[in-house]
Amino acid sequence: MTDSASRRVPRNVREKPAYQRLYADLRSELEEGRFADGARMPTEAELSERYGMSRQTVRRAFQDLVAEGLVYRVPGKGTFASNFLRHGHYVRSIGAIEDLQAFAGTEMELLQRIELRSEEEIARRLELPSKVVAALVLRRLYEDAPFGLTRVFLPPELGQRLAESEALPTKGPGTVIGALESFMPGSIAGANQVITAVPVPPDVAPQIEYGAGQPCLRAERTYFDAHGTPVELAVSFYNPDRYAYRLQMRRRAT
Amino acid sequence: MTDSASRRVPRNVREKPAYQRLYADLRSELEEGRFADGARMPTEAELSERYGMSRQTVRRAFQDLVAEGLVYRVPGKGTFASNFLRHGHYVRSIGAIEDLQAFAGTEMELLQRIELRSEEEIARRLELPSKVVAALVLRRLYEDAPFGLTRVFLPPELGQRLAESEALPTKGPGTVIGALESFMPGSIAGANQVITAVPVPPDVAPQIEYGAGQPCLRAERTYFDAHGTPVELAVSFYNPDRYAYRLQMRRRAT
DNA sequence: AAGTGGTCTAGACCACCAT
DNA sequence: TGGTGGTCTAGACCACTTC
Repeated sequence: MTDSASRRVPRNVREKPAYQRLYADLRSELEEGRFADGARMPTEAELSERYGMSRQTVRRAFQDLVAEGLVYRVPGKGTFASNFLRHGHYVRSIGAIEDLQAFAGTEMELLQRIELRSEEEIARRLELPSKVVAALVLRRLYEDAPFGLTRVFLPPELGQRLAESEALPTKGPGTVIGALESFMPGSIAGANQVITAVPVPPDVAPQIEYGAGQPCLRAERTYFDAHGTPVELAVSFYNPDRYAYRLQMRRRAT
Repeated sequence: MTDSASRRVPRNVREKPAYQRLYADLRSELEEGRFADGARMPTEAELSERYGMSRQTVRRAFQDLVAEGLVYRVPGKGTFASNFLRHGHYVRSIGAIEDLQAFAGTEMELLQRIELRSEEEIARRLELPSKVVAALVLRRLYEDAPFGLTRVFLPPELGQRLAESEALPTKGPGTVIGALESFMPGSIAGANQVITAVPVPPDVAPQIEYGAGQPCLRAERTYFDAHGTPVELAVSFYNPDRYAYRLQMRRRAT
């Protein structure tokens, strides 16, 4: 007789987990400024009751909100909104891979189609057995004005597959890693990035509509799959008048 | 009579939670390369048995490892090491506040003690009611060679407290936010950062031993407390021959 | 069919904060 | 004293992978 009432409702296939639905609801409310100015959010017990889910499920939802820095919790007191949203555009996933895939509102323009080349140093850094790498060059545009040029290097086989897939348009929204992901889902697990300032190379300057020899931002990114194998190496030059590297940081989640 | 055996062992005060102990154990093993080369890690059931804890507690430990990108999990298959550790120095908390507090191996040198100044634009950005801000200037050194200069701005009261606390040495390891945290623990919850390339300002160039007008990296950071109130504004110029901004990214945790 | 990780529950005890 | 979040358990069902 411990049954029938208070039993878990089975979840349809393709339906999101309960904690993700609660997460989404709370996130919407936060974005609407519902709990601004230090007001306390509903307690776990309250939400557990209201949504008809266990306290652990509610906690799971809060975990994600805390990890994103949208909310902070004080034992014995309650849960409060972080109010980060007030300060400029809040990116959902702070400093994460997805930010690079997004580049919201920008377009890419292929300047050099994918081709095989011999590049010893690049091949070494991609941990390839030979010197042959696949290379391509593209520009990024915002409102039709170019702000960055990127040289992309891939292992030859991957370059081959990318070329065949036609996932990369000659011009349009999207990114190389976005294209890679489209036919190899989950292939990219992480990346290293090194950013520095250099005089803009002479051949790059006109492409990003920038004065010769002026300071520009240079970003070098190496993408890895889950096994730690390099998947892509990208070197970008940005016109600093049109682009700055933005990053939001937060304290580590408890 | 549901008791006595299989009952939870109560945890002493000041003792770490069980899931954190398991997390630490697994992390050590990972750092030793125990599960390298795609070997599968122990399953939840296995660890649950071995450590005498429930499966949920084991899951909690794995959650943190996944969030750090040290490990990835495949439903139906198992848990595997990410092998990110192979690629250069792995920072524990990727792109998080703690990275800025660390600046491992570097020192700071105070060039201008804290003083009150009238700075309209800065005060506005710190959301202060008046134009008065507390300002200080410091250099960062690595192996006695200066690589960056930072101008720091604080709300006047906070500057006052910092000056009185003497938490900031004239020279030595440490950072301003580290000093702030020392007498206001948990005060800093997040930060925004904007990085761009500029010609090095004439007065800054000699301080970072860099040629006049050459490209340098400019980082502007705004720190916030949990309520979203700005706590500090820092503008840094880096000698790109001696310093590059490094960042590791990873996919969002599941 | 057996094993894996993903989700979820109902209940418990704790330390801490408010009153 | 009652409410809050933090930890933990024992057990359940699921989808998916492997055999």
